[in-house]
Amino acid sequence: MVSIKDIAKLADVSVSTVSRVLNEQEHVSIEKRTRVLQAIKQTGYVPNRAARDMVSKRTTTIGVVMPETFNMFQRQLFSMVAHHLEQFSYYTSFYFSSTDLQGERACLNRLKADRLDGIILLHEIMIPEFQTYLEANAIPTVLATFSRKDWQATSITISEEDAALTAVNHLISLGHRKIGFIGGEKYGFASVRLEGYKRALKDAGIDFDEQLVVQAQTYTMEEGAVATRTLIDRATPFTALFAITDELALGAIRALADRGLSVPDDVSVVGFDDIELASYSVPRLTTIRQPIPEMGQMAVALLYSLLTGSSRTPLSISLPTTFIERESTARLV
Amino acid sequence: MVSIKDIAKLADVSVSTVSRVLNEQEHVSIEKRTRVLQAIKQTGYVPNRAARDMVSKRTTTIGVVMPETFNMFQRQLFSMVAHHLEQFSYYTSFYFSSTDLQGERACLNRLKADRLDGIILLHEIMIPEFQTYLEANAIPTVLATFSRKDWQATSITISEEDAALTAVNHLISLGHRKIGFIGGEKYGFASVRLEGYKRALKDAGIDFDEQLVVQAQTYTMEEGAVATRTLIDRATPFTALFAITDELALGAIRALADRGLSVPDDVSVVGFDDIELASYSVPRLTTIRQPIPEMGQMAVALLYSLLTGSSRTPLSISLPTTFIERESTARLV
DNA sequence: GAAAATATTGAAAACGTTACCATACTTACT
DNA sequence: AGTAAGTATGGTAACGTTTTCAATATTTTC
Repeated sequence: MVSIKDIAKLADVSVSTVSRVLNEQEHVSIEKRTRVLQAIKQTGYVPNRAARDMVSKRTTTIGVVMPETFNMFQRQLFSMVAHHLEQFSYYTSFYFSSTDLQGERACLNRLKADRLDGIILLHEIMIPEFQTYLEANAIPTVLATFSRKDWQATSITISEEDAALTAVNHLISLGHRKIGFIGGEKYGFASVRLEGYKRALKDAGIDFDEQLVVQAQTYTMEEGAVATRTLIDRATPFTALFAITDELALGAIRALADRGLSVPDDVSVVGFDDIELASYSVPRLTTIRQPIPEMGQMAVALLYSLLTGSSRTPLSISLPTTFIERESTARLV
Repeated sequence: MVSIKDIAKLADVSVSTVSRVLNEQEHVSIEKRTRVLQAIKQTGYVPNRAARDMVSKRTTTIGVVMPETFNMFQRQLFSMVAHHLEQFSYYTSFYFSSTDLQGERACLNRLKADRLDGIILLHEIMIPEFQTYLEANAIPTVLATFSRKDWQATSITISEEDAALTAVNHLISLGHRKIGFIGGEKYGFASVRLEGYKRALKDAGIDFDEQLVVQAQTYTMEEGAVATRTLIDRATPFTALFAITDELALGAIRALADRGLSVPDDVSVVGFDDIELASYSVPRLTTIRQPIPEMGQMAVALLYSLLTGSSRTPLSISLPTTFIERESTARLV
């Protein structure tokens, strides 16, 4: 494997000069620069990143932490993030943290070993060591899609509760009063969206019914189908469903169809996220659009301002969502 | 940031001893080992990966190369690969190579800089430098989902042509004779699946009609819908469609529905891959299942045998596919 | 035309680890 | 008792870069 010394020898210059050419610094004569460039081209030399990182004390790499079982929304968001990081010529490293504590700890250790310049967290983390480490080492961090009261970090969120409220209000405005809720974990955005659901019901004078709420384990279509079957089997009648992710909603539509219930004729369904699939499903899904491109762009822009030190105080930015009416909801007849 | 020297000082031993504890080597007294472990725990020390990689001449990291716009099949495959690499305690680094040559070159350079121990390619690459680099440096490589005549590398594939043949034969057996084909690029698996389509027609004595073939740019639902509209607008009648990926098929179903055509009553559709969504769509998709878990497992197992030197000769392994009949195909009435 | 400033260059230190070698001490076997 | 073989330990070189410093060469300025 060819090293900087080989290039220096080949171009008959010192390693310092090669290094200067490599890092596009000044103070290199045109003659020597061309010789070095020629040697590099000839050998196909690329500097060893490990060596470079070690001595320069920076990795030009940003860690993006995602759940191992990321859904379409997270997948699209990370695409945007990766794309924008490249614009700022940063490398992107992905870290998948599984849902158990042990997996999260493993993720943190890999992350520590890599001495990253910055971190973007795309999902809530559970172990406190994570936050401790980032704060203790003053590593620029952006929390995307969530925030924490006990963490004074730059974050980018949406107004989850209001968005959920809008979704449920739409169903209510169509005449629905028995509205099922397909949710998830008791913390994080799932719980906040449930609050929005409750508030919409309360505002409309509809009693909250525990029997109409079902919690999914993960945000997959399969779980959405399972949850919907559970709901149907409870025999508490409902004419509409609000699912907290599009995948859950799509799974719900599948399960309803299996029981001979048509969407939106028999049951109206509204999702959340507006993943690509939402506009291609049959029927097309009524949903809340999260501004994925803007979220990705903002997350990177904010991180960049932290990295360059142009901004020191952590900012909390909330982006607007949009209600998208498609074909999965209809007026109650 | 705490280093191995700090730990050595704190535990009152030499750095050599700390290194031995870190790498779980022998020749360390229980007494000193506990002192070192205690110091590590106390400081939260994690060895610097860059330093470790540089001197040890190995990174314990495998690069997984994926297209930037990976589809669900590739997403599921990479999940399996990442999971199995972890089992063998290798790190996984993802490299996204865009479809243009420049993007691929950038991908290669990052990969070179990282001095990976091995590579798994999840999609065909275009620039020859890639292969040159891997071969010149004898980097253990596994080609997953494709192979190359001019590349004597370990590969794991399916019999693309036979699988496509099976899919089209199914349509023919249902009485269809005017079968549309939604394909893609002129190289790689897209072209091979087209061959399977042609062979099936030929075997059944059906003339190949160029008007029934349409090429998508990417394998997304959107492209599937676009392609289908093109096909309909050509006014060459068809009663069935074979799409070379499930996403294309799902997009096709959407476009057909938009034109008032019902699946499978008016048109039968069969896809390829059997992504999760295929069993949740309305209607459920008839498709060819690729053995994703086995492919991921085999890819990693083969790479491991290359890494440990237990196998030197490149193996080409072909895995069987399964035809899955669901609801998107019906007998021609 | 001399002094000052600036550009070009290379030598050597440093980064944080592991690998290798040397030494001191045990233990085991003739 | 004396040698061989092993265990525990530390010192130091090495890895491939960038950074810093010092030395020269060239240009600018008055």
